[in-house]
Amino acid sequence: MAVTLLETTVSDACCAPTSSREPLGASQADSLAHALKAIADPTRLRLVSIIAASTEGEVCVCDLTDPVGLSQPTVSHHLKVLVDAGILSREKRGTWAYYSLVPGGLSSLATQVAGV
Amino acid sequence: MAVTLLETTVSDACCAPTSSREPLGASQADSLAHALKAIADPTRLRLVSIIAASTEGEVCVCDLTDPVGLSQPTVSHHLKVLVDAGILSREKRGTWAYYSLVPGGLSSLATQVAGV
DNA sequence: AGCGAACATCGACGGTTGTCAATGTCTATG
DNA sequence: CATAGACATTGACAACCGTCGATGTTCGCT
Repeated sequence: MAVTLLETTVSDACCAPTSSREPLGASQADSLAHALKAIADPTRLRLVSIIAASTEGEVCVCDLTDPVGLSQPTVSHHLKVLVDAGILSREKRGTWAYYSLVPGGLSSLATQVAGV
Repeated sequence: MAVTLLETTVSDACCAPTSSREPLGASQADSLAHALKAIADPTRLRLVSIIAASTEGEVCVCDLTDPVGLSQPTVSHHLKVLVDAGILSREKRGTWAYYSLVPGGLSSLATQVAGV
């Protein structure tokens, strides 16, 4: 799948503080909505937040199930959604899978939201 | 309902460029997710975009149905979701209803997203 | 080789969501 | 007052989503 989150597309690096110029097309709206749906969920927001707040910058699944109070398959499912959206990255090391933030992921999303 | 979008809550005005310090609680995640769900939809993103790109800053429903290609009740439903989320505001003038952007709405959301 | 631990995948179930047609409400106008 | 127009609300339906238990897969250890 891979959601192609970081299009930033239309190029021009101009800085419009609040609104923009022309309405975004159907395909742009689709991809942005798809990325936003990834974080428009309380559990996934908490997962991202926990990982972002960790000192190591990466957290394994076994340390995520307890804080959110959900089953391991459910947490695994949410993490997959976040990885597909380009917000998290997964690195398997031994038996464990470590999840970390993709550097520009969240801020890119935030920028697109602010730019309508 | 009213989603209470602009909490900005935890107060401290410190500026962490990318990540944050402590994971957000369940209630904060709930309200943020609720606000994000409002714009995590292609149609609603396009509606907001059209309104933001309008020169007058406000658009009536009759001028929104055609661009998105949906029925009037459906557009009305989406607009209500956006108003409840604190992103749009509604002003009825005569027979028409004019929708416009709430000034800090989108940027507040973007800020919260960037701050995990 | 065999076993256990960590994680992913599958199948299923209930709740939510986007959409429409039909109807209701209000306003301006003849 | 009656009529038409602009918008909101309702009810219904299909599609999607979050969750779980069960199972599969891979790795490390004895």
